[in-house]
Amino acid sequence: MIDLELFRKNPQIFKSEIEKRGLKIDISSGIELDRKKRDLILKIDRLRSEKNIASKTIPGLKGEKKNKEISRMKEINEDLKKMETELNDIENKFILHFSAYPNLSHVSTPAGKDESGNVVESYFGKKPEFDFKPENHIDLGTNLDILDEKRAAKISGSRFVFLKNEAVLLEFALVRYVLNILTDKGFTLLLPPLLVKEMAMYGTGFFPVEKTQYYKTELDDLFLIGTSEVPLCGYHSNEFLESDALPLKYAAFSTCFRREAGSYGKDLGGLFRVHQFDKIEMFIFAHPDKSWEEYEGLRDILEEIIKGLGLHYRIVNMCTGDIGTPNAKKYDLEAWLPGQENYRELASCSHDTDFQARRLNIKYKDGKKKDLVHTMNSTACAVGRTLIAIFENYQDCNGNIRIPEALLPYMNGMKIISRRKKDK
RNA sequence: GGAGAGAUGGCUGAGCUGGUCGAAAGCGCUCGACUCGAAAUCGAGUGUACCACUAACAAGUGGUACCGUGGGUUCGAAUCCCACUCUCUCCGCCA
Repeated sequence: MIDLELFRKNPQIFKSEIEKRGLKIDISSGIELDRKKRDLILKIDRLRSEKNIASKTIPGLKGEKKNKEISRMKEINEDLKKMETELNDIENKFILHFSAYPNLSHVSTPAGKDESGNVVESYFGKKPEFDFKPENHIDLGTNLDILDEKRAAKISGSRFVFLKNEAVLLEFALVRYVLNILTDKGFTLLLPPLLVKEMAMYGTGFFPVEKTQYYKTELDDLFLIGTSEVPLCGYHSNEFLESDALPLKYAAFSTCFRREAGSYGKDLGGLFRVHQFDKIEMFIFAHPDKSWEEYEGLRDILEEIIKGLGLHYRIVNMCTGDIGTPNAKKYDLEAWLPGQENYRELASCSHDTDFQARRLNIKYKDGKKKDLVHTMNSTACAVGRTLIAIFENYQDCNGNIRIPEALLPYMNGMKIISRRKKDK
């Protein structure tokens, strides 16, 4: 949610933000709604005030006077009822309208209407060289019998997979590797609920805009999370945080669920775009004065994790047209996938300033001063996609996959996943 | 799933035969006094959101709403009625 006080003072800021992002929102109807709402609140408050005064004098009255006053209050109540219904109607429109407004983007976020406006900011490492034609992760995984999408399709449909054999061990090795780093960095580890109430989805900014992307349970009005950002962000909702305690840093491992509605044939097959995947997410509640510093540090941690796996990647500064509604700024980390001969998104790191905090009412207290905190989040490791990167970058000419050095301590001596099940 | 109890301000906890209740009391916290300093003691203060006016890089005054959530009854509800949510206890079931 945007800062409405700022909107009143200077709606032009929001108009130009909306344009920068290529959105279509008519701010004049926002101004109109806001004005109507406030006029009505003023009228209603005055009537209520009158009522309150009367209800204090009525007990002291008697007979005729009392009855007169009571019937006058009855009339006021009728007027009030009409106005309250009207206000309710306006408020619904108001919320619907303003919840579509994007956060204000940071000065360092490049302007651009779509992904063509994104700016590559840095590269790490270099492309691995192969003296054979590298395979994609689907062929590699299927041949090694560590990935099975056919059978997954049989029971769950498309965009589901079984991880099998060594891939399962590799997933947990990856998780251990990442959790160790995050523990060292002072993150509090969480295993969050995967089902959440609608309010949590709204507060994090995923609703109402992306509502069709998520699964809903039929009997209980709960939603399957698409990322643990949702329970992490909601963790401190409606709380005052002590400013001394900031920044609060959390990391959660969770399975994530996405309907991928509208992506049709995009990235079909394999692990890249699936309805269900595991992810470790980092989340920070920070003091507004320190949050941008903290944000760069968050990206550093993400890079450290991926660097440690020996992967070649680039950092992309996403433009206004390509970042999410709650984001003021967003970096994507794109890893090189030899099987696709392309950089693909492995992780993203977003700064949401006070946008989520306003919806979820998360504030800090610093002596007398009270204000909204800033929130930011970053993937620490999207397990499925990282496995893809490992499969493709660590393959050899026999279709085997070496275990990255950083994961060796967690693999019980296994150094390579070999093609022994080739012909089965 | 069955039976019961409960949800009040930062916390504990009164009020719940409807009317100075935004809400007693205690604790905590803040400021002040005492003290070389501290503890103890004494005094004062101590919720949030929204609206209006004044004023403005901070605040003041007035008003409205909020006693789990949403409705209802009433001139008037923390107090009565309905629905829902959550928590706890016991039973059942279960990884």
